[in-house]
Amino acid sequence: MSFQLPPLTATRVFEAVARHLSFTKAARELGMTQAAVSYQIKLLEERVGAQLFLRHPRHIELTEVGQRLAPAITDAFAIIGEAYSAARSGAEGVLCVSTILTFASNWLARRLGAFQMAYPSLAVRLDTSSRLIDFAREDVDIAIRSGGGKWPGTETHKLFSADFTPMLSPALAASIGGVHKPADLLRLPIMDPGDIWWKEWFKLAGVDAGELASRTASSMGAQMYEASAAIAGHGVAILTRELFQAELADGRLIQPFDLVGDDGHSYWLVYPTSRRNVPKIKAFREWLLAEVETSRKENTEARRAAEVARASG
Amino acid sequence: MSFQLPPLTATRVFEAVARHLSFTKAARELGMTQAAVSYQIKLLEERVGAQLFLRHPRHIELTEVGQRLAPAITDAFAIIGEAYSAARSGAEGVLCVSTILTFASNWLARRLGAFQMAYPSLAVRLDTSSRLIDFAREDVDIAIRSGGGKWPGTETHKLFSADFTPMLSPALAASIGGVHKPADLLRLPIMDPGDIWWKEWFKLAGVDAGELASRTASSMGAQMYEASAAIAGHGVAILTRELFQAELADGRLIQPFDLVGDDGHSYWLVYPTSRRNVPKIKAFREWLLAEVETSRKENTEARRAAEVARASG
DNA sequence: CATAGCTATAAGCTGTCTTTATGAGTCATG
DNA sequence: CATGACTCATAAAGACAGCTTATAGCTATG
Repeated sequence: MSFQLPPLTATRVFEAVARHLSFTKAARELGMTQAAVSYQIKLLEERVGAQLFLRHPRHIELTEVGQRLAPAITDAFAIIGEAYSAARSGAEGVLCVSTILTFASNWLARRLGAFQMAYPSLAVRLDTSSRLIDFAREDVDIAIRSGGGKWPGTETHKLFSADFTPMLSPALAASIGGVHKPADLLRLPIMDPGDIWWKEWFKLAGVDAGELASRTASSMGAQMYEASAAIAGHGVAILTRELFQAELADGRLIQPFDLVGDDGHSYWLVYPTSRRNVPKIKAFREWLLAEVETSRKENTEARRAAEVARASG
Repeated sequence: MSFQLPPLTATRVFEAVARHLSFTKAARELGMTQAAVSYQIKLLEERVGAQLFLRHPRHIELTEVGQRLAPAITDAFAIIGEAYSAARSGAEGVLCVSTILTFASNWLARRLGAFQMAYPSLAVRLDTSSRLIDFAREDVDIAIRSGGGKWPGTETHKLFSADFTPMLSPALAASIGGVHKPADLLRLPIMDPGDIWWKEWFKLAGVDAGELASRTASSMGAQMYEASAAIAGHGVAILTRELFQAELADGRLIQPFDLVGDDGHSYWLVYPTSRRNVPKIKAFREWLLAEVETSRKENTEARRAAEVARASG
């Protein structure tokens, strides 16, 4: 099809002129000068090989050829215009968030309702893949990742530190008469003992935990599984506080020590720099950052209260 | 409508890429490099605010937004393409010729049948206006004009000289015992005596025709009316030979003298330079020029024969 | 008549788009 | 595995389309 269409710029100009039947008005609509319009029409007429307008002193008129052409061209541009706005608004209605499983289940799920209340026209599609997602390859608008916070071509906002501290069920702690010092933990089953976080934390605690094998990375993304086991009393897990705020608050888990490790990694909100101004992305970003801020304050509050309680109790 | 459509160049590129699902192939189709395609797509994606293609290692894929967009865009371009070719071929089917009345009736009409036999798909619309036509203002493809042969922006081909010589009916000549020398004409009614052609011709003949008033221009275009009167025997007309070949041949008119005036004006085929390659114009031009050539040869032949007949008779 | 309103044209500049050249990633293959 | 073939991305530089400015010409209108 369409072997060498006439220049589209000129076609666009023709469409406007045909509607207005005036070079001057068309120029105004298109935001260019009358001379430019004249130039384009002349160009198109030479290309088509036929006069498109008859020039009369104070007005112009479509030639037969022009009359045949104009309605179709106008239609075509209308279709293009509609297609773009439909595509845009269609896409505007669905926000696809790729997130780490634990973050989704232990942090986002609880709060997402509020976002949907605030933006009823926006449907959120959660994609909980553990892979690092690549915006160039997947149909994703925004993502939550953990890591160092530097990815090329992306805008990032820190949500909270991926810190880590041991947690366990009150019952398990009671089974050995309470956990009083870090070394006590070694008397209990350690969930995922190969996680580098354990090694780091024990080092921080000044405890020799040489027997623990250690991998180079942490299994952050899968904290949820270890957490479930810990809640069931099967062992001690090393978890990120922010993600288990609820469990700590209602006592399903306890955090025996204030000592918290931090290897500099964090949870980040990430999206392509080029899309920073897309409304739905902006909306989600602003909501999420505000939500993080609120949560941070609440937790600070809660910890202070807990501390006071411990001190006085 | 269409407040700032995304750039059409990019849209065009998008259309091709969406069809091929390949930047490289689209580039080939569009006659540009793969880099240019990549650039345009990136541009469009930023403009739309959404990824349009997912980049996989050896192939690409439309995103949701892209899928919504592609069919409409393809349709739109198909419409544009069809519109252009329809307009062109529609216009190709009708050739509008603007011609001087005398030329149409006394020269073209007789020969036009042959053209229509040769190009059965081309309808010819004759527009016999006496005005000088302006291609910018009238829906005319090609014209026959008389004059000096220089009009700006047009291509011209000389058809034949607008020469002039007296002609009259045999009966009228016989009424004064035959016309033997130029001065004899003055004893007969002169059709349109103010025509400058008369003055010129008598001057050429060495006859003092001082009593004839003279305008500055000739009434070339209206020769037919004078000719009709001359055929009816009402007087002597000064006419262009080429246009009355038939009348001279069948004896309705006679040309008493070989003496022919020529003020340098001619009949011309004229069309806008910019349209010189339009097929229907090319076809008509070539046919007409060939026809003129044939006619010229025939006339030369006929005159020679007449001369021989006179000499020997 | 003179003015206002329209299009045409010429010349020059600007910015878009294109090319060239290169890189980087992935799949097939011996 | 290592290599080659094929993909898209990117950077830099160049070309040229298309825009603007400025001016002229035309004609209906008051």
